[in-house]
Amino acid sequence: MANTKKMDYVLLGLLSHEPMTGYEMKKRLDTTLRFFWGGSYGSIYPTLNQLETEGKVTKEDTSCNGREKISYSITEYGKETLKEWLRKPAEKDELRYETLLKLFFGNENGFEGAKEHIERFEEKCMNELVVLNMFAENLMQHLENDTHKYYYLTVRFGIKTYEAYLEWCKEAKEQIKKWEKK
Amino acid sequence: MANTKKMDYVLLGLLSHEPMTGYEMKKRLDTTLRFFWGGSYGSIYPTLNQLETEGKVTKEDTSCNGREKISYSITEYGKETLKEWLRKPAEKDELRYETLLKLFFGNENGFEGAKEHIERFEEKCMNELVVLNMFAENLMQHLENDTHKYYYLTVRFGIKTYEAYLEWCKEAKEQIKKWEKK
DNA sequence: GACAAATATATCAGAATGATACATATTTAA
DNA sequence: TTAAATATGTATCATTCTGATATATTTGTC
Repeated sequence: MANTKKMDYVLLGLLSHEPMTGYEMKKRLDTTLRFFWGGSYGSIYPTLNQLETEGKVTKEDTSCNGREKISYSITEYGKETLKEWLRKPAEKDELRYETLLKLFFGNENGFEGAKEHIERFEEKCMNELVVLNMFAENLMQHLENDTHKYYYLTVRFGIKTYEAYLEWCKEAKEQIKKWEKK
Repeated sequence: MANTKKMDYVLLGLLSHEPMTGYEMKKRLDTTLRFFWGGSYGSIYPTLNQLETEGKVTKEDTSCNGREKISYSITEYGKETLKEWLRKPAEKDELRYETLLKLFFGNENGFEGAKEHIERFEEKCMNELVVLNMFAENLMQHLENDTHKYYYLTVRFGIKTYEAYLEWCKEAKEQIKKWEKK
């Protein structure tokens, strides 16, 4: 059945936390969820309409002064759909790292090129780690909120993996240096 | 320009190692590259035809007894295209973990559900680690081969990250246990 | 008051997925 | 020996998603 549709569950999940607009959902995907999931307007808005047709969300027009604004809320049926999906095992966990791809074919690019890719990656990881550590500190003050508990677990995942990435960067650079000397 | 096309570079990269069939390329994606990149027949075969039209690969019909078989080789022009891409910085490194998604929305599923997802993830990671460690051991014996050097670096990346994942699983399960007691 | 940035909805071409169809070759096991 | 199962191999398709862009209003800044 092709790239099995996931966006509907993502949006239902976001709406299970609180009602919001499509724009706000995109923002969440770009900030909170961005370390493990993504999404674009091209799938958000059509999916939102589909979910309304199916009775899983309700629209509420909050426009003022001609400024369009539609707030979405999850229905009981939507919550059931979400819960059902949450109970099922995850189907696919996937990494898609262009850096690794370029490194794997590195023979055509040489050691110098490989090191550049690694260093660029290293810098990106350090920046992400700063953000994630800030997230973690903030969340730790509000762990009484159940929703935040789960958020915190995913942030910890991010921190652990980016730390491992940085270790690997160091190791890989050293390894290449050794190979260069020979 | 939409989801900028990557498959052509992936196939050129594989062919830069040695000539092979489309079927063989799919196998590489499912084994060697699977820890950081994927691909399906639906993009492999059309891309291969496109690459031939552009003069970046050449086809050679190796059929025997009516059994279809097309071996592809990279051309000089194809190698240049690949090298040019390899020199450019990686555009996107992306994680897409359904497990993390289900965990993030875990409030609708409860602690028990969260633990189940983590445990399933943990088992998958342990299995992957076994495979990766075998890869690493084999590769270490053949590091005089330049291509293997780069392969080895990506395997080390996989090992480091899966080890970090396992640490996180342990930590997350303990954290949930604490929350359950309260 | 001008200008940039943020808020907000919407669409589209292009790309990739996952499945399946089809056919032959090789291995396994009864 | 031969039947079944698995591996090799090419190819296509509906569905899904991405990245970009269009459009318009509001808010903040200098």
